[in-house]
Amino acid sequence: MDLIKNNADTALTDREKQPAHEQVYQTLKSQILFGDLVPGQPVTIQGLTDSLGVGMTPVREAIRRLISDGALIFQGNRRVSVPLLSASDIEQMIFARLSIETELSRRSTDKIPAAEIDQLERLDQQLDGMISDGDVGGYLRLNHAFHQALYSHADAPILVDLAERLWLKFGPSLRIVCGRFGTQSLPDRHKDIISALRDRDAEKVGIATAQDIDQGMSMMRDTLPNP
Amino acid sequence: MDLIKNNADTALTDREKQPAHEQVYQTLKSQILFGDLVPGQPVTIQGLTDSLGVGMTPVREAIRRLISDGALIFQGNRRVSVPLLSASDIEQMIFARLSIETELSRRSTDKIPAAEIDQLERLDQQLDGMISDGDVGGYLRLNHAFHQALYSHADAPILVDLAERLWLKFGPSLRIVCGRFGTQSLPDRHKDIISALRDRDAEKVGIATAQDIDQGMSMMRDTLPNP
DNA sequence: CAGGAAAAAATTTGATCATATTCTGTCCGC
DNA sequence: GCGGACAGAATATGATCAAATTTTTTCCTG
Repeated sequence: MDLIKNNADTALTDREKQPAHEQVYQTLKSQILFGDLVPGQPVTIQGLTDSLGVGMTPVREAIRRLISDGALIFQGNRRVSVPLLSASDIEQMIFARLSIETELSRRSTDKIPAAEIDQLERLDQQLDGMISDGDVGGYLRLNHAFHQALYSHADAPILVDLAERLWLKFGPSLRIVCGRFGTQSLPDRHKDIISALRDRDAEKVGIATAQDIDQGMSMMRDTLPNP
Repeated sequence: MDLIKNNADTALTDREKQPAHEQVYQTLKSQILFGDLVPGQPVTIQGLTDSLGVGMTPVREAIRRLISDGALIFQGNRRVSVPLLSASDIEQMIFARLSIETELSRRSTDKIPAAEIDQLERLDQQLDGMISDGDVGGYLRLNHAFHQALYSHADAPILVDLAERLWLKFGPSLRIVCGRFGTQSLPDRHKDIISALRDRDAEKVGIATAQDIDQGMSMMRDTLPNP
């Protein structure tokens, strides 16, 4: 619908001046990450040109990028859809996330300024609000923002990029799980992470992150149907 | 130049029937992986439309995918070029490759059939030929084929995908290193990998893979200028 | 005569291209 | 050295063609 909204990450950049294909990409990325698109749902180019009000070239480019990200899959017969995860997929992602993201959180431990730790804590408090309100979309957004903010201090853009790629893959499925279970049983080891950050104990930060990841991903593995 | 060539992976699929943007993507991917493109070199859309003989839409889509892969970078002011790696980039990739690819090789150990191990050995023999001939391009191609073939038996497409993404990033830089040092000092722990595979000793396969990776990447780190 | 399968037409969607517009970087004159 | 015009390249649109899915029609069988 509205292209200019819903990316709080790029702080002050002129959104209007962004090229259209970039805006389409960011819009779709948000919709995928935060579960506005259902797994298995087909994504059509012409549907997007209509709903987003841009030509087909920007849409095509955005879709190609998202396919490359693994956020969308090309179904052979020129159909594009949101991926459905198999048990094996989830198991692989657990391994990859544990490898990459625990390292990212360890690396952030020494470098993150105290003020940013406070910022993380505020994020986590908002996140608790979302959980008690049962706002799944808000939970997904803030959970992503929390991890992103933490990892951004690791000074490791390539690893962050790999992590982001993984998040794009399991975003839609995570939404389903949350929708099924409600927000109550959602993982939140964030308080452990924050206190370990305050202690500047990289090992403990890594362990807490691993628990957070493992908890969330295991829930996905046990909930989703195995195709 | 020639679109139909140079992908030995997709075995029998009709190459002619592939859409043009896919062919352009594969072509550029090969050129990047095997160092036909120099880091820092600008990549222009119109230059590619001329040299590949296709319209600009397929070229644009292929470029977007490759940017998403990290194989090309968008330099802000509408310029696209082959990335130049910093020391930090390489260090991150060492970590990521060690995490992902050693796991892939460990997972392959139990599953790879004996006949395929023989096939790997043949690949490695050809690779030795390339090294003694001083054929850098051939070395890069066969080295990639060797790892790809090994990992393909791990039954872990998501991890393979992450690994491929990393290879695309360091391909051009690896070419530079090889060009500077010649092929003599190139890493080849493949014989250790093969004998460990024959023993079905996953741990040893992982260690040999780690040594192979560490050797190659360390050479890159020590050779490239730090920008 | 009814039900269903196969074939054919129609519609929807994707792929490519040619063209117009906008932006960036450069070069020349002041 | 600075400012404006120019050239070149990238972005975006709409038109056109091809492919695939869906719907309709037809024909055969029970």
